[in-house]
Amino acid sequence: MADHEPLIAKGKKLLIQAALRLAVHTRSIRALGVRELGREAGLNPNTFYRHFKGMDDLGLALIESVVAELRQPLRDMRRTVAQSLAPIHSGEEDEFALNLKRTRAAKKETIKLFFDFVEANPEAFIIGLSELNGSSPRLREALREAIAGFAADMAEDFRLLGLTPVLDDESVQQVSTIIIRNMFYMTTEYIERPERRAALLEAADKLVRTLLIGALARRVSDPPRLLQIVAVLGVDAAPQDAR
Amino acid sequence: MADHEPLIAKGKKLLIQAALRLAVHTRSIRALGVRELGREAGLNPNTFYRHFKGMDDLGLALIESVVAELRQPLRDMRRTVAQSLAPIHSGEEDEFALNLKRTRAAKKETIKLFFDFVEANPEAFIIGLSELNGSSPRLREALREAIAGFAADMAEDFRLLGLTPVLDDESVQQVSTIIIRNMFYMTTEYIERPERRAALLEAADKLVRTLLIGALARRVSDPPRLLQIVAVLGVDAAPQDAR
DNA sequence: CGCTGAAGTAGACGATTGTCTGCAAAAATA
DNA sequence: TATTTTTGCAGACAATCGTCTACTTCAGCG
Repeated sequence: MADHEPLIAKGKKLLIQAALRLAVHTRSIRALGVRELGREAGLNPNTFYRHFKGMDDLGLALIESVVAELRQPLRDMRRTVAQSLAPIHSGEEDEFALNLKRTRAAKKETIKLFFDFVEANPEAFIIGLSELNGSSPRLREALREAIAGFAADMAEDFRLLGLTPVLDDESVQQVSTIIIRNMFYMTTEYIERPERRAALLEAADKLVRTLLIGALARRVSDPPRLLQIVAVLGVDAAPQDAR
Repeated sequence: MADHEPLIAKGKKLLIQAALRLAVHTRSIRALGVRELGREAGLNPNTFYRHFKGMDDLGLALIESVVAELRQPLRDMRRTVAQSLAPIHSGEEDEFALNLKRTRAAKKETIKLFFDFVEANPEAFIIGLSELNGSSPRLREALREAIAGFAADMAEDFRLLGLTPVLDDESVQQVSTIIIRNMFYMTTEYIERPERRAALLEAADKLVRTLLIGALARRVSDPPRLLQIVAVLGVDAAPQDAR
């Protein structure tokens, strides 16, 4: 039986990569030409039809490939952050306060790493964002599902950080969705306007803190704990040294 | 002197409206064909060149036209809401609590009216969103400016609702930007999936409340006031009757 | 009335497009 | 090694595209 296909057929991969390069400029996969694509891939135009039924088909393959390439690194990235945060445990603080501080620490680092990742893979985000409101319903749907998947990952992280008991699952899910969605929206500007990157990082950070405070505050009734939340998440120290 | 031009030359308007109809399906103004456009407008293909230098040019005109058509109604809408809210003033409450309640009341109504407006002008939002990450840098820029304008309007409203003293201008601006951005991105789903509309309205409402709580809480230090904020904005009564 | 400039029409140019059929090379399978 | 399937190339089809030049219609204004 045809067991181990060595991956995707060589030409198929070449075409997908060519599409990735070209669609950055056209901002539409559907608008790519079969010959244009073949030219860029160094292949005969008609080879396209050996692998894909149409541009939508290629688009789905491209999305699938990119998502597979992105999701795992992003997971690893956050896991690394979580581990590096474990040894914070210091003394007799109550558990919730500890979790708050871990969340605060994880947040900032995760955001930075995420945008580093964006900087390293700009095409994926540019194309993803255009296709999210692009001409093909199937691609739009696929993108939405992919983003929902990222949001689910982030929700899982929040639970692992210990926010779950005070924040119900539904709220965690909603907050994660909002954060992921807005981070994605920011990527275009982050890529295209390097001079605004610092401001964007700060805006993302502020958004996350504001959302978390708002979501947590709604679920907490006693004043001292409320003050604690605001105190920990309310103001982030300037990015310089700790003192 | 050539004083009152009767508006835009007839053919120009026809072409813009034709583009509005066609671009809803292609989700790209640039991808429109000159002949296709002429056909839809009932004009000769070449008439296009009498009014526009290229598709980008038409796109800018289209955006300008649509924005002019949208911004004023949206302003009026919010002004109406604000006025209908004035007589709330009841007795000896402190001013801040009053403003909080007015904000809460305005929020819900504004959101509903906004999405009613989306439902009535779906093409404008569909095209705007696609072109926001579309192929033309000039159109992207124009759209971003337009959205920033809407956000500025909303920030102005927040100030008028009396949130300014406790919330600094910068935060108001940022919160407004986030809200507007997310509402715009929700419009596609609102248009395409009628069965999800109720859920989207609730999600929008929750987003606004969460953001406001988070932003306000960060600027308030005394516990009773904090509790007040959460109490007023934290949970919205079910949409049924008041009791 | 006659003029002038704008708006719209007609036809044609070369270039590019998607898709089809047929054939050659290459890889996998037996 | 022989055979079968996959992968790639070549050529041709009609259709569409953007853009140009030249001509007609029309509105406004003296």
